[in-house]
Amino acid sequence: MTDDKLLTEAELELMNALWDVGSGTVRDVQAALPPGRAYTTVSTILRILVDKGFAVATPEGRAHRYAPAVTRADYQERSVRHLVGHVFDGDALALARHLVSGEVSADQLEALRRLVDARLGR
Amino acid sequence: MTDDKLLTEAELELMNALWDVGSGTVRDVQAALPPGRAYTTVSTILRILVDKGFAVATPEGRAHRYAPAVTRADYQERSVRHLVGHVFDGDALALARHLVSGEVSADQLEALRRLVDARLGR
DNA sequence: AGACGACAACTAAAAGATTCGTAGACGCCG
DNA sequence: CGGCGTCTACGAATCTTTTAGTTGTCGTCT
Repeated sequence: MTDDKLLTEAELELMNALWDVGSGTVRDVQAALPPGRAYTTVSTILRILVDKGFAVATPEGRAHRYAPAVTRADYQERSVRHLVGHVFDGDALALARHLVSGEVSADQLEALRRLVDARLGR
Repeated sequence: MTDDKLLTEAELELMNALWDVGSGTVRDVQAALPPGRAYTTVSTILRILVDKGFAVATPEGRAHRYAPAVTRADYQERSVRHLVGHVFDGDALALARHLVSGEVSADQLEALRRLVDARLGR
């Protein structure tokens, strides 16, 4: 059962903060976020993330310490799979084409070429 | 003003059908969809898509003919931008890495290599 | 002409997302 | 001890999404 559920917009922003922070309290996550979110909002979304299995909470004194339950890389993987499957109709190469024709530097293209070469066993 | 709003899940499925069909009536779009959606549901979502600017409707006899207002390629572009920006923190190369290390055939890697080389003017 | 079928528009209702406020628990400081 | 601040849990208010029923129009078939 490959879980392919994606985060909603607000949840993603919270997870990004959580990934940046590594682990922390509600207050820590809130601080790592663009200002404007109420403390309770952050707290609620964190609880939802735990609920959905994207984060874990461990009691720490009177507060909770939140940490990602899914690595950023795992979630990136999941996102790419979703994108390829639902938007690119399974054609991963088409996605690559979009990437390459987009705003990428020559350096990045070089790096990508090395990556591909390595993958091909030179 | 680069519009970077994405489609919801159900809307995306409808748009995929619409892109497949090219253009058509509600019934046509419904037929191009996995069965189970009520006619009125399809109709409603198409109206929403028109509302959001993703599709256009032109009267045709008593019915309407719906057509995409955004090409699949445009939407793919938009999706990739969103993914790179919000999930990969702007690092397009990291996305490429996920692609290359994923399930891609040697043929596809070869094709990608040629693409990159062409892009590099090599 | 009158019934039938297809269609768009409206309505609605249920589920999910988002944002906070408030209440209750608990330690801490004076 | 008793208030102060901080924390979680609950849930209200609002908005969006998703699904579909109902209504009224209009042509068509007999």
